[in-house]
Formats: sequence, structure tokens, C-alpha cells
Amino acid sequence: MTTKKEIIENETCPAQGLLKLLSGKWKPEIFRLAVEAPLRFSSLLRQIEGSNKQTLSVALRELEEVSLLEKIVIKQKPLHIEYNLTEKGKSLIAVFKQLEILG
Amino acid sequence: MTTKKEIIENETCPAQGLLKLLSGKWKPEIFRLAVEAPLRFSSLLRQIEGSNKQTLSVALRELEEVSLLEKIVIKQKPLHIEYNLTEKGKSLIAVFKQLEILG
DNA sequence: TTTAGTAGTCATGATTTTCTGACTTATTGC
DNA sequence: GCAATAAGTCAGAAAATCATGACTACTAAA
Repeated sequence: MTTKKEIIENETCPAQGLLKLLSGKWKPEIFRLAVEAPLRFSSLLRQIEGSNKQTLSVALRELEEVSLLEKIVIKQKPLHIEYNLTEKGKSLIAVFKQLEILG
Repeated sequence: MTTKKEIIENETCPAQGLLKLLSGKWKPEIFRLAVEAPLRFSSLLRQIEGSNKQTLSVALRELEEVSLLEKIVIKQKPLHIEYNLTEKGKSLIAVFKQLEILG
């Protein structure tokens, strides 16, 4: 069996990991919105039209797993969850800027 | 109908286009090899193990369509075809370097 | 003229990703 | 207590991406 993890370990292209992690259908958009403000699941669902709970949920978990986003439980007033860019996430902004210029 | 082209035109994330174009299974690897030397179809097929004609052929065409590679017919000795990085392609190298560092 | 290499295309099938709708758990507001 | 909102999970269906094998067209060598 060739699992996803295995494939990532066998990468020959060093940038491929990062690339792959932003390659999901909604991940670049999620990332862009995260640059603007902390994310919340239900508003994301409303903001990104055409998206759906399942895919968004998996995307957020994966972005969290690779430490681009961090999940924070806000224990105030209307108890909720926020996703924020990590330092690693922030360091990717410059790369995106480059991509936009070249686009 | 929502075609691929339409979706690309509707992009809200400006870097998404570039990201998408490098998101195919073999594209990052193709790109990396193109940085090293001009590409030839049949050697690519041998170099990238696990790949196949069909996917490679489509990937090359798509990389050409977005002007990252250019297809050149070499009219010499053993008449063949080469794919070279364009200037736009070369300018992406720096972005990849950044990705590698952050990886 | 048969075989081999290069550069593919095409139809079909398999695999992977994404989408849909139903359901869950916890907290608030009325 | 009852409904609503938030943040999900799960199974199954649909769609997108990839892989396979057969086939084409051209060149060149044996």
C-alpha cells in the first residue's frame, strides 16, 4: 500500500510538500481569508460560495496539521472557535505575494 | 455548466491560478527537472517513475499554455522536441526556493 | 522491410477528491 | 422546554484526476 504519508516522504521535489498542502480546491482561498482576519467555520462556509462543510472541515484540519493555522477555542461570550495564521503561515504571505506578481 | 476556464476566471484568490497550475501530480517534478535541463518527452517518462504518457502529455501542454514552458522542435540530427523554461518560468524559481526554505 | 525510437492521441477504467444531506453535541435565547 | 446557531462527523454519490493499453505518424537503422 502506498499511503499519502509515504508519498510525501518519497518526495523528490522539495517544494512539492508545501505546494501540495495548498493544492486543495479551497485551501488557497481559506489561506487568503486567514491573512485578512481570524477564521470561523460557519462564516467561512458562507463566505466561500460553492464550498461545503466536509471539504472545509478537512482543509482546516490539514492546514492545522501542517502548522499553517492554529485552532483556538475562544472561551468568551458566545463561546466559539477561531483559526489563526501561525508564524509559519505568516511567512508564507510573502511567497503568495510573489505568486500574485508573476500571475 | 461550470467549466475549468470559467472557474479560473472567477478566481478570488489571485495566487490560486499559479498554485493550481503547479498542483497536478507530476507538475512540480516536471518543473524541477526543467530547471536543470531542457526536457524531452520520452526521457521524462523514464525519469519520473510511476508517471505515464497521458498525464505527462497533458501536464506539459498545460505548463506550455500558461507560458511556463515553451515547446521547441529541434530540426537537427535526431529530429526531436524540447521543452524549455520561459522567462516567466525562470522567475518562478525564486518562489520555489522560498517554498523549500519554509518547507 | 521489419524493428526500434520519439512523440504523442484516444477510449476506457480505476482512483482520488469533492459534494450532499442527514445526523450529533454543546451553548444560547425566548 | 424548544428553537437556533456553531462546529462539526459520517456514509454515499458525483465529479475530477490519473493510469492503461492500443493505436498513429514519422524517422532511421539493420
